[in-house]
Amino acid sequence: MTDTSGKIRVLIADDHGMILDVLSMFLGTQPDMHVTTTTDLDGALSAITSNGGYDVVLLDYNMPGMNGTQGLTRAIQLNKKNPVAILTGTPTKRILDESLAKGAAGLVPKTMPAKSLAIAIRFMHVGETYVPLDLMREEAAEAGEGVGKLSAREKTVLECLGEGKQNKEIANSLQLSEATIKMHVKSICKKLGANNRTHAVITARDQGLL
Amino acid sequence: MTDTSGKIRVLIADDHGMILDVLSMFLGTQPDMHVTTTTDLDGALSAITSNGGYDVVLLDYNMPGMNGTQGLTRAIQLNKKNPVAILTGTPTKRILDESLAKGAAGLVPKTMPAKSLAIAIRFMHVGETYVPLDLMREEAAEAGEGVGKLSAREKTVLECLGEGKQNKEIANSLQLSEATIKMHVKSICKKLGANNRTHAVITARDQGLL
DNA sequence: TAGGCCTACATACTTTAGTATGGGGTTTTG
DNA sequence: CAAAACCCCATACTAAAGTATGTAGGCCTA
Repeated sequence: MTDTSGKIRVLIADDHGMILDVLSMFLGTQPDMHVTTTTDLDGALSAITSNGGYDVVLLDYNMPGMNGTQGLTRAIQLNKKNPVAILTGTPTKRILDESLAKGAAGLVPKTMPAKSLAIAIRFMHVGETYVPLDLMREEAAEAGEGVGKLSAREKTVLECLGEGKQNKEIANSLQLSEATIKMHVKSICKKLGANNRTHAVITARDQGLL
Repeated sequence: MTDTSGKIRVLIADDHGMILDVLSMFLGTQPDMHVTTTTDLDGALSAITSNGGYDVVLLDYNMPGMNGTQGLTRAIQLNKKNPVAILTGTPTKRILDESLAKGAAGLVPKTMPAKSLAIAIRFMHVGETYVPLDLMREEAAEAGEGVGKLSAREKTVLECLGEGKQNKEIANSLQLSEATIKMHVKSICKKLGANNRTHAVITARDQGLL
C-alpha cells in the first residue's frame, strides 16, 4: 500500500477515462500528492465517506449523478471543511457563480495545463479559492451582476423560444403585443449573454434552464 | 536527444493544455512510442514537414486552424501514407463520416482510457482504421430512423446553427456565400420539419443530432 | 446518357428579428 | 419615499432571416 502520510489526499471524479487516467498519473508524480479516482458521483461520495474526507476533491461538472451543481452540495457536506472544486471542460461564468454559491473551493477548466492544476490543488488545499482569470474578466465585463435570474415573464417567453415559436405566435398565445415580446426576448438575450434567440435557446439548454 | 529508433513516432496536436501534457506523459511511458506535441494546426504541419512525417498523427477537431476537417486534408497530404486521426471530446457520427471521407485513419474520443488510446495508436500504425464502437452503433441506429437524411454540408451548417451563429458568420467560417448558407438552412429545416433555424436546432437536439 | 442529388452562387423580394426611443403602470425594497 | 425592477405598449428604423427562381458544375446510378 502506498504511503500517504503527509501527502495531500486528492480525489478526482470524472467519467472521461482518458483525462482521469492521465491526470492521476501526472499528479501521482508530484511528491506531495496522493490521488484517488472515481468515475461517477456515487463513487466519489462513498470514497469520501469511507476515507473520512479528502484534502481536495475535484468533481466533473458533467458526470453521472452530478446534475449540475446538485452533487456538489452533497460532496461538500460529506467532505467536512475540506475544499471541493468543480472540474469542467466548458467553464462558464454561470457554472462559476453556481459553484461558488454552493460553496465550491474553485472551478478548474480541463484546458488548464497539468502543472497549473497541481498548483491550483495546493492553492485550494491551504484554503484559498481558485478561479481561472479569464472567467473573472468575463464577470467584470458583464457590468452589474444579477445576470443569473430571469423574471417570471421572461421564463415563459423563453419556453416559447424553446419551441421555435416566432414573436407573433408568442404574442398571440400570451395575449400580449409583439413589441412586448421583442422586449422580453431582448432582455433574455442580455441576461443569458446570447446574441440572438437561437443562441439564447442553446445557452439556456446548456444551463438546464430549458 | 531521445532515442527514437524503432519507436512509433507519434505527433499529437491539441490546444487543451491539460490533455496534451498528460497524454504525452502517459504515452511517453510506453516503451514503443515517442511523442511530440503541438498546440495548433500550423505547428503540427511544420512539425510533420521538418520531421519527414510521423508514424501516427492525432489532430484535435476543434483547434486553431483546423476548421472542421479542412486541416485534416492538409495534414494527410504532408504526412504521406502514414495515418492521421482526429481527436475530439465530442465524437459524433457526423465528425466520423467527414473524417473518414477525407481519409482519416480513425476517430479518437478524448473519453477513451489512456491505455486504450495506446492500443488504438498501434492499431492505426499498422494500417488499420480505428473507430469507437458506440459511434458505429449510432450509425446503425440512425440509419433505421428517418433523420439520417442530412447531407454532409447540411450537417456542418447545422452544427453552426447549434452555436447560434448567423448566416453571414457561417458563410465566412465555411468560405461560402450567404446565399448558399440560406439554401442549406432551408433544406435543413425542410428535412427536420422545422419552421425556422431556432426550431431546427431544437429538434436536432431532441433527436441527438447535436 | 439522362435524371437525380448535392453543391454553389446570384438576384430580388417579403417577412421576422432586433434595436432604439418613447410612454405608461405596477410591485418590491432599501 | 424613492429608486429599482418588473410589466405593458407604441413607433420607427436597420439588420437579418426566409422565399422564390434561375444558373451551373460534379457525381452517381439506373
